[in-house]
Amino acid sequence: METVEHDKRKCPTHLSGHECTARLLPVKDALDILSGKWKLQIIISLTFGKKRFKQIQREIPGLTPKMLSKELKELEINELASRHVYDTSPVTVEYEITPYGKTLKPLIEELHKWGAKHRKRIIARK
Amino acid sequence: METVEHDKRKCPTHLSGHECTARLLPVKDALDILSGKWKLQIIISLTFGKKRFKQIQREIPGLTPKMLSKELKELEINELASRHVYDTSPVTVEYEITPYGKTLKPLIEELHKWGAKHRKRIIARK
DNA sequence: GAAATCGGTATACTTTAGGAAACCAGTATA
DNA sequence: TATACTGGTTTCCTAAAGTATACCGATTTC
Repeated sequence: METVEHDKRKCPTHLSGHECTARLLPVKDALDILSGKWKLQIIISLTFGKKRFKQIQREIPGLTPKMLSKELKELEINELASRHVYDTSPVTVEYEITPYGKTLKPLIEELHKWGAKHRKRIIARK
Repeated sequence: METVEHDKRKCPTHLSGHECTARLLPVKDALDILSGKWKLQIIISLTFGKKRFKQIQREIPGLTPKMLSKELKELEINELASRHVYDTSPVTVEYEITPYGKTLKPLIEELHKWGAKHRKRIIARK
């Protein structure tokens, strides 16, 4: 029953090295995009329409400008949100979810579905 | 730790309080379960069969006993994995994914799908 | 003239996630 | 007798994540 080979220590024994990388890395990539306290709240907020900096901040309670700035930059780098500057005074800046950002929808939906079931379960257990 | 509490925060203006809670909290709950460096690797490892403590540790490179212990406890609390102790000597402990834990599969699959596309995109852009 | 708005930045701090190493008792192996 | 395995715990540490607060110049409103 215990047929653990010693030369396969880098990956789970049931997976080859290639299979292991192929399975774990993308999941980790996706999680990197979504994890953290604010990223998803911002993304979800943007799925409801273009928003200005302070507007996002007002909508998400507790979110400091420093964090918002940092997260928006990361969303931009990953092409999930875009930043548009209009030459008004004072300057107007709008953030918008990109078409690519919208491809997150099924994933977020799945998170929502599972999370909702889980929440019901936890509450029922108390 | 991963307790589900009622959140009285204000919500984005475009959503009613109820809609906001309904939308954001479950997503956060799901993410709490999956985020972190080791949780998903452990879950995925367990989907391939029962495992013993040291066996999991050997399969996932870099995973320290402290982290493994902590993560397994959380998985147990959330009823995603179960712990079975057998009265052998030395004691045998087996961890197994629960039926409930298996319900994470579609979500993990979605993370994998999106992550794989994202990975291709990033690599292609370089 | 004072206050508030815009889109942020700078600095300093606390909190959390995670890592390294040592250690435990009981048993088996060399 | 010495070593290694079992399933973990304990302590100390660092790096990253996140918080708090003040500030900026330009402009609009009270």
